[in-house]
Amino acid sequence: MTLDDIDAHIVRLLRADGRMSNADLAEAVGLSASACLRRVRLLERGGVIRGYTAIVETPGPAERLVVLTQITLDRQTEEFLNRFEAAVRRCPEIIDCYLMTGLSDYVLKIEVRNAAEYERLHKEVLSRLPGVARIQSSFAIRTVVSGRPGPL
Amino acid sequence: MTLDDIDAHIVRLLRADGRMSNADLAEAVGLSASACLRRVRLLERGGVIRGYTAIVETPGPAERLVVLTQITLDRQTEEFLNRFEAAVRRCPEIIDCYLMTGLSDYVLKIEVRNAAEYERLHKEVLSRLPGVARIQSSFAIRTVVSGRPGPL
DNA sequence: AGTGAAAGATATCGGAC
DNA sequence: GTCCGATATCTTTCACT
Repeated sequence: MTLDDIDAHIVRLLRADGRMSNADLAEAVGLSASACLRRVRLLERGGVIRGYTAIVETPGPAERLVVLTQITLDRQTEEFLNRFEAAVRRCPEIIDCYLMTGLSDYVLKIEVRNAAEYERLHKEVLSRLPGVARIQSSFAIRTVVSGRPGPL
Repeated sequence: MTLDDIDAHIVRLLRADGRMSNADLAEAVGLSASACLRRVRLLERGGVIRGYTAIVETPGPAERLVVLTQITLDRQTEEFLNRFEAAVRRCPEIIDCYLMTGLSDYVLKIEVRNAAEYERLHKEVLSRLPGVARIQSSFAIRTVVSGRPGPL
């Protein structure tokens, strides 16, 4: 999908304020409300805008444990990668997952409520993934910043 | 600020859909629209809900480079930590920053447009931080999942 | 691609219970 | 906390360019 300048402007504004009204948005980008809304819907249906969310300081009533997990694969066929990544996408505790340079290493950022939940995740999900050679977990003592939107 | 069950429910729903209408929200949590809106405003003004944002696949027109950077400190006085973290908060390219178990290691997730921008960030920000002993950067080849909201 | 009008839905207030 | 009413604003569709 290709974005023109107006689309980029819309995306920028909606990243800055996801609850901006379509009317304000239209005025800011110099379109009529209907034309603007059509673009927003296309961006949503085209997968550029995946959704909207509230930015919350304490995501739940309970504490969160952040675990950074490095997973090394010993098999790297496309089928294994696809199955691995499909499983990752199905696991909501996995916040981020990146395929890193170097070897076939994935780095995962995982959020769970407590150590027991991580143990469950480790046993029932991570260790059962196909082609996994090694799993190495590091725990966060403290969150300095998290999930920021990045530069606008 | 203390959240009761209804507040937690509101937060959960607004994290799942930041553009949910107040009428739907009120119905879902079992309150009248006015009572619900009052709670939402209190959550916003009390800093629990910091804002709303669109979840975007390609935040800008350009590609993004994701770098995971591990920073080892050689001094760990509170003053150094505070100065380090204040600098981190001032840098919008830093998406996540965690203090990890083990040594005085911070892990940063950084998003930049290209390698040149990372080099600039490395030179002008990271390497100038106080008390830094070592900086180790790993680059992401591919993003499997990123910035998901976590389990609801 | 864009505009503009019209209908229905929503937000947001004030006040009463 | 609830409900109700009033008003302004917004969303959404439709017809048209």
